[in-house]
Amino acid sequence: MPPIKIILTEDHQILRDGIKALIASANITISGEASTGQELWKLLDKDLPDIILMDISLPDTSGIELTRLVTEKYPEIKVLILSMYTDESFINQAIKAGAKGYLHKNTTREEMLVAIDTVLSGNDFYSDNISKIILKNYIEKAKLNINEIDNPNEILSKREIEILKMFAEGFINKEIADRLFISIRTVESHKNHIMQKLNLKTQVELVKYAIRHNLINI
Amino acid sequence: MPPIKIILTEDHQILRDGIKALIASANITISGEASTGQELWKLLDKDLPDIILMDISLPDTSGIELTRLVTEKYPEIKVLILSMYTDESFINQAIKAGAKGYLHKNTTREEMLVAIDTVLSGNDFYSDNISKIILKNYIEKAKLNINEIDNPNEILSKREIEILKMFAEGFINKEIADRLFISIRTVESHKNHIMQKLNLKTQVELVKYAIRHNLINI
DNA sequence: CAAAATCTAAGTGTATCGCTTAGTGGCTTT
DNA sequence: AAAGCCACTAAGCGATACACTTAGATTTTG
Repeated sequence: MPPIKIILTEDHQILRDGIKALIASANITISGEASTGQELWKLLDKDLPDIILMDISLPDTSGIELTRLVTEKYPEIKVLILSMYTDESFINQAIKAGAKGYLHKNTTREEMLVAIDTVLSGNDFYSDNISKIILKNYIEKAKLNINEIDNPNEILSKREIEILKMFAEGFINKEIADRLFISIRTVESHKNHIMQKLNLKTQVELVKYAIRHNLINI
Repeated sequence: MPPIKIILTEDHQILRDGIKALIASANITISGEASTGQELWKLLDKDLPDIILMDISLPDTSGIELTRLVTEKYPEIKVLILSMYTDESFINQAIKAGAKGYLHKNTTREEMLVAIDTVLSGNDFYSDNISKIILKNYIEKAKLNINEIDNPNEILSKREIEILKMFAEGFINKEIADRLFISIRTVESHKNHIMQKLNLKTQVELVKYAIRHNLINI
């Protein structure tokens, strides 16, 4: 089996050297090093690696943007983000950009090797602390709604929920009226009652209420 | 230190006996057993436990609903869900209902003891496999938007995004106009352009678009 | 049975929608 | 330098929706 080819994209020499010393072995070759996005593209023109270890903060392009562009052009390359940031938005953006994994910079040699194996085999890898951040956010987001004692089914009537659902799904009043065989005026009345009961002021809040309470799928 | 008082709410005798045999010790007392919601309320009338181990599927009320009611009436009691279900929606509902932790029924004695300690000390506990499910869902949800080539920042201008954000946050046209020192007509124009570009037909779709693309927090 | 809630509908003034036209300023293409 | 494109600005206009009010009919609840 040929060694795994990895490109380091990281603007700090000392970090590149450290990583190289840590993971280079008979099985793993650091086939290139880039300190900017531009340098990375030059390396990719010559030879494609199996994995790119990508820092987020680079001098020219951001690592997130680079990840997006690289995975678009070379879907076979696995990008592993190696970042000092643990903000959820970065993690989220990285996933969206096509990263196959996310490691914090306080990761260990062992974890990095596991991450490399994991993404090479086609799976995603998110280190423990990153997973914890995602988990924590999930729980907090879910809890946000705990204090909303307002269970729609208790406050709103069946008809009102029916109309709220249709409205939030995107039907306009006329369409709702036609489908339910009632007057537009009645649909308006129901919506007014709903807004009064929920103390909402705009239709935008109405849509968001429906989404928060899982009345519709977004 | 007095022993930890735990009530088992679980409709299968054999499971209750198994759990009891597993965790009862000098430190942990099973202070009561309920096979239905009704029985649980009777137990709570007599004596309050530190922890309730709660099954989701019960004959009368669902464990989720029971959790909601119990944590509302007795916030000091920690409810630990012990379920055979690993659907994300159950987990999510459990968190919303006020559960302090969620264990799968294939959990180990050790994990259950850790969970009990964790929730007693005021923290949340979600077992490894439950965490993995949440994580997997998070990543999949984040990835859903990858293939949506429509990155708002590429399609919409800065001004358009600014207005879309404000609209989706709940500002009405007049408020947006006032805040940006432009005419209400201009705000309308921008919104029209946005809807044309995104091929959206209603303002409801506009709000949902903004939410899907993380332009606003719901 | 009486009271309350729900479903239905309409009136009214204001706001927004959805479409069209249009002027100005900045940038790129030829 | 001229032409073309796009972003931002603004307005006209008919149709629709909003937000509030009143109100009758029916069903549910106490």
